[in-house]
Amino acid sequence: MKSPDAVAALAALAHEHRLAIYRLLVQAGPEGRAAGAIAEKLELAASSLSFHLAHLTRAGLIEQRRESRSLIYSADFATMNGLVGFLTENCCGGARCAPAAAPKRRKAS
Amino acid sequence: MKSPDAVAALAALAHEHRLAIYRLLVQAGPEGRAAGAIAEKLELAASSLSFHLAHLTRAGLIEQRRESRSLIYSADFATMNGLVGFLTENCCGGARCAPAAAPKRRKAS
DNA sequence: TCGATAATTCAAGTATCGTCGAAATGATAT
DNA sequence: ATATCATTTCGACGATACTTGAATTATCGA
Repeated sequence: MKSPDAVAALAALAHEHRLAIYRLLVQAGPEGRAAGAIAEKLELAASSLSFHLAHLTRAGLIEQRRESRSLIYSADFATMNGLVGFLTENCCGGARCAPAAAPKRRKAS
Repeated sequence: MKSPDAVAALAALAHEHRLAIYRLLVQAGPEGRAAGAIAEKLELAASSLSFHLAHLTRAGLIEQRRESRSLIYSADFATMNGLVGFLTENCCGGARCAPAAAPKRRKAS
């Protein structure tokens, strides 16, 4: 991940509603949730929700798929992994100093 | 970590210059860097840098200590760990689905 | 104490973000 | 085809963020 992508992802998450949306989708897992279901659960106006979903999508944090009339959104875990990796890259100049801050596990889903 | 704290941390990181500052401090480790050294390295106006350092400090992402005339800034790794934990909390409803997204290692520095 | 160095605070301008309702689009069922 | 449901796009307003130079505070050396 490059710096502009990281900024985009962080900015996308740096908002009360978008963070709630993202966490909801993280907890929903690959199955995801329809836009309407998210709006109801978080009590957001449809147009506002749409704005935020577009923002998260642009940042690559969530994905969209259609299922009949509904648009289903789900979290893209690879992007979050990339973001965390970028943030902790070359932590402490490479010295073994804070292992918990730089998880190296690659065993993705 | 609570949602408002996470939003504050994410917003603090969601800016080109602050992200660069934070990464620089992550790589510098506990030793940290003086404000002036950061300004020089990243070619930022002193007042702008100060604004950004205050922002990162308010969010709990970096710490400040004085060393003679200089103010030394260093990354606070615990906050980053808390943030990542918050973002991946109850991932996939608890099902074992994407282990890399939810590092559980607690062995902090 | 005085001057120099290190950094922060202040003030003002420009730009971007988030909200909402109304209108438009896309998909389905009859 | 047409009515309906799900969601997005548009337009406009108010609020917040970022930048910069100038002024201020804090520390040190002579």
